[in-house]
Amino acid sequence: MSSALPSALPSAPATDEPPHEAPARQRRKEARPQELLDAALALFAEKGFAATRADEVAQRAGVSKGTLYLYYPSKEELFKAVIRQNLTSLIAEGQEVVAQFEGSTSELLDCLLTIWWQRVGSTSAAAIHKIIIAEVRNFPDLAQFYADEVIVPADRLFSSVLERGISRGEFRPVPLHEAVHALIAPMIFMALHRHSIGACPVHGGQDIDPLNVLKVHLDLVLRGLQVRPEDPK
Amino acid sequence: MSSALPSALPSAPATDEPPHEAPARQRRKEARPQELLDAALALFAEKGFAATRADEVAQRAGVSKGTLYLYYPSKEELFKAVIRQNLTSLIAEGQEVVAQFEGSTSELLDCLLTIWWQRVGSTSAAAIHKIIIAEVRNFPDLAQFYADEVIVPADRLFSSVLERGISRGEFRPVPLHEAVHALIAPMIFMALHRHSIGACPVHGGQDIDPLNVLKVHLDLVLRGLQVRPEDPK
Amino acid sequence: MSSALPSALPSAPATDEPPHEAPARQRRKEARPQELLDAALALFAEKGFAATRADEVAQRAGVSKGTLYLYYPSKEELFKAVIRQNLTSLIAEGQEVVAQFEGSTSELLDCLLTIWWQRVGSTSAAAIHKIIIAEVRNFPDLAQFYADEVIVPADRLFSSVLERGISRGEFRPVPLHEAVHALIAPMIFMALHRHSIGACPVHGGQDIDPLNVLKVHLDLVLRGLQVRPEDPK
Amino acid sequence: MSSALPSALPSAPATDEPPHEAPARQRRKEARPQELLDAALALFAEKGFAATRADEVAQRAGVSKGTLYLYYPSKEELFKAVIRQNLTSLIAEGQEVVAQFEGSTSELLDCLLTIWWQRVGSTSAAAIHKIIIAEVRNFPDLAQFYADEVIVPADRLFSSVLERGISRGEFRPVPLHEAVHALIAPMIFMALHRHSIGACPVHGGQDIDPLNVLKVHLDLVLRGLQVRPEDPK
DNA sequence: CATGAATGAGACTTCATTCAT
DNA sequence: TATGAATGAAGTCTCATTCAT
Repeated sequence: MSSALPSALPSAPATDEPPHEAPARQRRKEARPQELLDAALALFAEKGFAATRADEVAQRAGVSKGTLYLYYPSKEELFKAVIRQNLTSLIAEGQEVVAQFEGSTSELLDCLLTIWWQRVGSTSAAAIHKIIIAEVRNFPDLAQFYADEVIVPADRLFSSVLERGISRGEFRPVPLHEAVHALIAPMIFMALHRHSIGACPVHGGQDIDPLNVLKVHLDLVLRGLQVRPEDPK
Repeated sequence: MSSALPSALPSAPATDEPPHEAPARQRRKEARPQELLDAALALFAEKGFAATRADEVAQRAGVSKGTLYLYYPSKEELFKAVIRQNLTSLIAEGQEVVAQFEGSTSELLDCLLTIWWQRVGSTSAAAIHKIIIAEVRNFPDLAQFYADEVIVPADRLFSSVLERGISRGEFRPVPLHEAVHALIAPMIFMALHRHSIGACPVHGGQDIDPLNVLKVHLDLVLRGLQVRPEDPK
Repeated sequence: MSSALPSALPSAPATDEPPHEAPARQRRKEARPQELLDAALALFAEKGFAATRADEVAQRAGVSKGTLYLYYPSKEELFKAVIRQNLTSLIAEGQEVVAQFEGSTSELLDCLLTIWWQRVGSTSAAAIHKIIIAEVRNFPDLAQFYADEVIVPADRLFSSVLERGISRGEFRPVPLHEAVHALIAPMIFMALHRHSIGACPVHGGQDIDPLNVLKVHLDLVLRGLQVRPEDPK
Repeated sequence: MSSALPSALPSAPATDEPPHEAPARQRRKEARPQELLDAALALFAEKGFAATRADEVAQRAGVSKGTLYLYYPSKEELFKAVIRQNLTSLIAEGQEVVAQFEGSTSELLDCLLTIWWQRVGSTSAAAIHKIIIAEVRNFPDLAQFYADEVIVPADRLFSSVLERGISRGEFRPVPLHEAVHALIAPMIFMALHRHSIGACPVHGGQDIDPLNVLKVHLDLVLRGLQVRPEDPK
């Protein structure tokens, strides 16, 4: 089994708001692909890939259905473009944060996860995880793409942080990949939840606050990682 | 936001193997529902709910399309029946384990999660989580059904275990729902992974062992929960 | 164009009530065809031919679907049997009334139409007209049957009554077939109405009383038929 | 029971001839609705509503099944559009005739019924009555629609004419709705007949001439309506 | 005779994709 | 480049009919 890992930080903040305001006609042509990708992400997030209709995407982007096919030869290629645009090149930023960070490793983890939540988990980019999980098996070539572009780099990033903590004597030695998994899964899982049951009008469930979960989760895991006095050296 | 939670323990081990031997046109009213549920779970796990065609399910169960509708009035009801069979009836079993357990609460958690992995996480029943996460927004009835049948009971079960640990002085006081989330999310996330990227032939990822992840995860979280000498009383 | 005419008096009073009480097992076999035909008439009256499902008919007759096909080789044959059973041999009774009647011809017409309404128009036998009108084009051999068994005899019957009135000096001379049409159409049309719009929960229409319509209709037509003092002899 | 009433005068003569020349895949947005409505009316008239398949209609109009749904969201809406086109918009025309008419009320009735026969009764629009009578119970939406769009306005129209005759001293006072029924039923019944038995190759029936029936019918009913010298004032 | 489980053709409707303009 | 009318394959579900028991 390959390690299950998160994605990263979208450079474009990926607001939940559609554009819907038609800008000046000039340079409209250059903007088209971006507008289409934004519309597609928003709709894929809401309904998934298969259930999103091509002309909904076109309509939301303010063009006709035919125009969509002028830019992307099929709905599947559009989907791949959305993935690429939103996930590729987002790990670097995290690596930079790590490289420049000077505080304790616990603080660094807190910082990374908080940023991730603000930039991905709480935006519609988070829905990409949902889509990947749900539909990657129906689009096999996406799997390798996603592994190379997202899973492996993200795993490396968080592993390096744990190593930093261990080598500085802050953390116990733990199996890296497994610990990264435990560290990251609750975050992603919460992001998934926001785009599934959490988006449905369901009665009776316990409402929980994401930032609160983040706090409790970090508290638990950092305590679990930290070296205790009674631990054998 | 409602809490995102796990499921339960299927009594029927839910093998991944389909029957595939078509027993010719024959009356087998007793066996049919089970065969159909098995076929449905296998296909839903592979392709998701919407992408699975009703007559694929029928064919895999060795019957015609019409026969499927003799037993389940719609594809959605078929899915609900799959959920009921694989998840609902198993929460009770977990509650019994909790009621009868006599060891430490750490051991109880280890026991529950290990059983869950054996009975759900490692079987195709795990795919139900994937399907719910991916498609519940397109089938609003399912949201309430799933919340009532799975999320709420499971949350109650694990919350009661944490309370047991806290009231016996084994665990620190922690916010229950948030802690349950942190406890359970990595397990479910691993299950999701098995049915998405993990099921694709991807090269280069770090292969990890689920049971190992479970061990490390429990080690981390139990340490994080346990009362330390230096904690204020 | 052939003349459009009504049917007649069903020998079996054709109650709207289904049997539904299972009689003693003995001689059940002989009763089956009749029970099936009754059930079929009731359902065809309600929903028409195409929209009536074979197992509804069977269920209403208290047998299984297979048994229905034991007696009638197809739904279409069942339909034909229903028509035949309910229309054949129903005119004779009317002819007898005419032969024995001793009062004025106006009274005779009043009598005939009133009886018709009681025995056909107000019962589910009336629905046969609806069914014939609706579906005869999809079952071409019924057309000749209906013309021979119903239209022609009924036309003859009423024509003979008009002739009686004319020859006795009660009525003006009028074209027989056309006058019969004018005489009968409102009755049948009212019967049709009872089984279509009249059976729907529609708001805003003027509710009218069938017997009142009958009265007004007869009043109008008899006045129109009767010889007036100023008419040329 | 609601009153059973007629329809109205189609401005488009609604020929029975289909186009049948398929003009190849070509954009003809303007003409399409009319072509589809014509095809639908012709097929509905022949086979009824339920028995007409959507792609038959499309094929007859020279387009693909999908195109039909581009213009009408369901078969039922298509039928409503047929009704609207052929009946609804024509009551107004009748009202105008009434408003502007200057002769006797007997002549006015003669005029209205003659026009109705020319514009509806003798065209395929007449089949709409057959369809409504036969199938309205299976499509409850249609009942209210038809009552609102056709029955109520037509009843109002003819009632107003009778009132005119009564208030001008030409007609006896009669119950309006019942008299309207008696006035109209033979016309509609003749129209129904043309699309059921009358459309079948039947031997031996008395062939009658619709216009002759109309004449005799009017003669009878107008005599019945007219005030006689001996009537009490 | 009787049953009712099973079948499978066929209905309506949707939607990704094409292409004439 | 942009449009949107048109296509037709594919999906869910129904129901007349069959047949092993």
